[in-house]
Amino acid sequence: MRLSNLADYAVVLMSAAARHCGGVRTSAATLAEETGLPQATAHKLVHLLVRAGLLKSLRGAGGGVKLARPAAAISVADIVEAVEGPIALTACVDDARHDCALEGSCRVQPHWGAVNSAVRGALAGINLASLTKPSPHLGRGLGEGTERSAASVMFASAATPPLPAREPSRVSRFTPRGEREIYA
Amino acid sequence: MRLSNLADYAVVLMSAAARHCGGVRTSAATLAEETGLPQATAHKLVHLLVRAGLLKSLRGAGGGVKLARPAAAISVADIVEAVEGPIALTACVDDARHDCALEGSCRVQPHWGAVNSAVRGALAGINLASLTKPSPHLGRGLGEGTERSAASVMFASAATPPLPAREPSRVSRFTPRGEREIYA
DNA sequence: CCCAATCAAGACCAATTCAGTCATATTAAC
DNA sequence: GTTAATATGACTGAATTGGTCTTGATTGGG
Repeated sequence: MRLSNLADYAVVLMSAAARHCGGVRTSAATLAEETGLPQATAHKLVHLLVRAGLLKSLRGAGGGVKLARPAAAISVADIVEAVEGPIALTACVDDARHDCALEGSCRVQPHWGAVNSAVRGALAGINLASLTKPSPHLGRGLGEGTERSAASVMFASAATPPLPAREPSRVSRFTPRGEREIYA
Repeated sequence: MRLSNLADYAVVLMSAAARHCGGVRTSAATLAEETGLPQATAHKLVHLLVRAGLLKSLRGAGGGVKLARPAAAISVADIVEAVEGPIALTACVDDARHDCALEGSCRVQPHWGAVNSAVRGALAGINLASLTKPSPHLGRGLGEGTERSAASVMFASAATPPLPAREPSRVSRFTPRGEREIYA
């Protein structure tokens, strides 16, 4: 239930691109600098985002990238899907791959579609424009830029007993090889 | 943005357990049989679910497991967290690990909390009881068992251009070693 | 009182996926 | 025509995941 690091970075990157007000052209290198991401990673992300139609790129000297659409028309779901592929919580929801061994006998399968839509909808209800704003109410609200306001509708922290020793331990780390500065 | 296979299976398993109306005791082996999961995997899942307080187990001959709470009081979010740990889309949302390299300079970070809550809320709004029902409206509705009805509120399939060659290719397969029957 | 059946718990191994780097092709300016 | 800057694609190493196997604990029956 965690986003891949690249998807996370992609959102940060797009947010930086959106901050270059409107369709002003920037370079991948500039975005890398602004976000603190390694150049190579930024390039890779830009490539994925271009291919998904979220960014427009121009090659050659003096080239660069810019938002393909207004920031308000780009949702977090769009960005995540550009990097990770279609949002599909389970194999049976994914249009491409219906290869779950339980397929057919599984009695939960008909429900997964709705669950998936709920999650996707939560992500689709948040657009880039609202992410660009300085700091909403310190990690709360965020409802006032989105037309759907998914985040503010639902909270529901159902009773969850603390797990004694479960920690996935996924770390985001750059420069795994040497101690080269992230960006000198 | 995909659930781990184990989390998926856990939901199926819990759903099967819930179908043993109320607090009737079943064995892990029976649940494995009913769901089509390998016995070892079912045991592993039961262990995780017991530790999370979602199932109650009794050891020894004639022992078994049963739901710790009524099915209506167990949400999909509970099950997912039992298997995968706390739902945290990004490292900066996770209470345990604030080890993102961008921490501090990242301008999106204050927003992730809300995004995360939206996703978690979507999952918390769906309980086991509603998953046990035969087949709601064929993968749609599902709103009439949940008090919050998260799924029916949001759909929003925003414009997403088709990706030419991206496919995560995650397959769920049992018995990777031989062609032993799942359960003879 | 002993034995056997049942189940839980933990360790271990293999495969997939992810993240990052390197090398190449393309384009525009000089 | 040359150079420089950029996008694009392939490749490699590492970490997590998923699954199986082995061991240990507990209870009921003989």
